[in-house]
Amino acid sequence: MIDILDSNSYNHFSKHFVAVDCVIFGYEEDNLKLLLYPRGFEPSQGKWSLMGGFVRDNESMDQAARRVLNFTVGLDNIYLEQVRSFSDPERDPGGRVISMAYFALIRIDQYDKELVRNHGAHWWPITKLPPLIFDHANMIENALERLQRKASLELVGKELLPEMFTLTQLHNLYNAIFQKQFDAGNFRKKLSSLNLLDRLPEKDTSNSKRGAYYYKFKYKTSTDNIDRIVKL
Amino acid sequence: MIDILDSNSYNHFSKHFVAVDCVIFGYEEDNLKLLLYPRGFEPSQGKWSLMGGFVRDNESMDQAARRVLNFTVGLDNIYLEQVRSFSDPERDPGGRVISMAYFALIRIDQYDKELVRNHGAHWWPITKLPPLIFDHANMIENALERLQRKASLELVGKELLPEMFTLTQLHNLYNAIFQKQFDAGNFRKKLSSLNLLDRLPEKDTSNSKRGAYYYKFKYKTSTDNIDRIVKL
DNA sequence: GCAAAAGTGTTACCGGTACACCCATGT
DNA sequence: ACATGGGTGTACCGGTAACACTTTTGC
Repeated sequence: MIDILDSNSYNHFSKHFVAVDCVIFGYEEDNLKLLLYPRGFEPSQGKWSLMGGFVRDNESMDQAARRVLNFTVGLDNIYLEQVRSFSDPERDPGGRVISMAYFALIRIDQYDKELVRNHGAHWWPITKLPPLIFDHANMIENALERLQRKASLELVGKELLPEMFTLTQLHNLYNAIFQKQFDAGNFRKKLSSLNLLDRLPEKDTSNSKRGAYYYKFKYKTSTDNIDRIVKL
Repeated sequence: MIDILDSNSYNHFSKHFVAVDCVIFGYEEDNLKLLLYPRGFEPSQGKWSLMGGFVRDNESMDQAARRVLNFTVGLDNIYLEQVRSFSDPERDPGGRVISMAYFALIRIDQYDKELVRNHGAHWWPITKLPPLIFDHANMIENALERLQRKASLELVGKELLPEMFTLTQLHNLYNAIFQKQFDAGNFRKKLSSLNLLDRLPEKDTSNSKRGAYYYKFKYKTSTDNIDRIVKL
């Protein structure tokens, strides 16, 4: 680092508040949803916000994001990925805060509902988001792009769907993520060619008379297969 | 942010040193190269380092990276992209520094050679890098992946090659980026189908008797075409 | 029997791959 | 004439897209 060529102490450089903000994706009723929190004070009181928190001395940003998620939805072992940083000096009217956006995928049936309710949080369909504070809408936009990229390169669903699910559900999830309609027949064929799912004997009869077989993800075998799922 | 629900001042949270580190890619003599700087003092004296710097109060991280690049190679308007953050509390033995890795693409014939020389910097082929300080090798690994991803989705070269170049040069650039051999004939065909290049009347005769036509990138027209160039 | 969702089949086409081949020219 | 890098042509194969079709079952 150039700035340290003349010195072996960093003390004459500025320090900054560093935060993480989590874009929490869930999937429910054929909708991709985000978990948002109401801001309780001015400025921007009443606007909604991503869940976030400041990075502490003894933790990495990833650890901070995990801590926030655990505090927020009561879950460990959540799928989490960095999106990008947001660091405009004016982005937060309350002070100069550098923030790293993360996206998380959680099974909407699995989080701690009481904990979430206590925080006043609410699941919003990604197609109908309320006004958001600061640059949070921008963070969400970036996070969705990242989710789409991820979903195009590997099969997502394990992190968002229940343990057992139908191909129709998975199909609808992809429709929701990409906000377009994939051909149902071709999507099924693609899935079966990937050979990543196991069909169970049971059927889900809640949506049709005939019933749809339940599937679950195969126990992760061998190395990561980088399969193209759908085109971007 | 959860931590601020009880307060409208951030003052009781920790502040941190925040830095940027730049993975500077160049292309020369059929090699993808990185610009590295020698560390002049202990610990890790003699090891090589990415060029970096601390983020100041009045600038975003992107701006900090641009400032560092301008200071380093004397160029503005460099292609720059965030890679990801590195924030392990122990990553820098000199103090707790949160760093954002960036990658930059520059035309190796264009930078300020004297400025670079004055800093003691050196271009290293990406296949033969020296030992690096801290987590910089990791940053480079991540940056290369990002460059590969970028190069697979759009045609890179404008940022790395001279104004005029031959298809063979571009082919070699892709070979260098992906560290594999693409079929020459197919690569040319792909390029011509993309219709992104203009062939010039002049030829480069330095490498063959027959001579190879020079090409240049078409003046950027219409919207970004998201073309798949090569498979990952 | 009919509607509605689940699931299969058919076909055309496009793009990638491998590889053989031709071209231009300095020595 | 021939070696060398530049450049073109061809044949095959697999994935994708569009869409028609069959299956199952509750009503």
